[in-house]
Amino acid sequence: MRGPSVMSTYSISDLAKEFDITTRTIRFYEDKGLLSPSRRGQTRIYSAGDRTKLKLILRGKRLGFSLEQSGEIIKMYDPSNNNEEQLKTLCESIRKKREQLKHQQHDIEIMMLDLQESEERCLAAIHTSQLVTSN
Amino acid sequence: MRGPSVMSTYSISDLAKEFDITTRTIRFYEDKGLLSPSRRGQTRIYSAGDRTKLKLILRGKRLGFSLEQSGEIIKMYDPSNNNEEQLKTLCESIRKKREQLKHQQHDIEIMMLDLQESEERCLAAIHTSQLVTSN
DNA sequence: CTTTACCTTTACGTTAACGTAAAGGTAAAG
DNA sequence: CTTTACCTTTACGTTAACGTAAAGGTAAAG
Repeated sequence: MRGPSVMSTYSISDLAKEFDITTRTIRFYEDKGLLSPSRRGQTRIYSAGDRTKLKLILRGKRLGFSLEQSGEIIKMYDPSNNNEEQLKTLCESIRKKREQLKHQQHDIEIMMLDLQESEERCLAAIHTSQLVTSN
Repeated sequence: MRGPSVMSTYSISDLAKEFDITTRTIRFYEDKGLLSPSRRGQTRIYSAGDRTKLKLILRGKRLGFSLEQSGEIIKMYDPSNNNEEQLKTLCESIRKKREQLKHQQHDIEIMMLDLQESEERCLAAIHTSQLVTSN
């Protein structure tokens, strides 16, 4: 049972523990159509692919994506769309998502720079307050 | 009335139009303590500083921050905390937020690379389907 | 055969972030 | 003096993303 990332199938609580979420959350994602694990009887069995999808969802969450958006991201990873029309639409949505990510990257960079300045000002203020205190 | 970004005060609808949000949203942020515009009678008057805070909130939203988190970000920008203890706490929270942003940056980079690959596969699939179609 | 540790479904509850009336005030234009 | 275009507060409604019981099934351990 050690090294869950080496196993090829997972129970719901395996994944819950690995990613520090509740089983309720995982079932909720299934309800929303983001996961569809196989079953042994009633019990859900998750494949490596399911685990990857879950990782994508959680990464999306960290980036502020809704579950619906993460669902779209997941679709972008599999080439199951055969129809050429669908392929073009998919390609377009990938392009758009990349644009959005670029924008986010830009937002983060600005915020990082701003916070760097704030940190410096804050450190300077601490320094000053220590000077004052030592008087 | 032209060039709202040059004005030094703004009405609530000025800001709503500029940032493409509703006045309700702006009042909601005030309710949550993120903005505190001055008033002429009942009517709210927003300063350049208020506008900047609003921009910070909206940028936070694009990065998936909650309003509470954006509130913390705002506090990181002003050095109004005099107490040395508070300054140190502030400095720490700035450092942590920068760490989080770094993580987000990393997530975005991976997702960008993955999507780049997906786009290429998708384009290749389109190419293939066109070859098939042309037979 | 009972405890323990999992698993299941169903269903109501909760929080964040607003949306959407309703009901009324003000100030300039025609 | 009535439109028009703003502004206000109050208050109930809505959606996403789960949390939290409740009620029950299963399988291995002691």
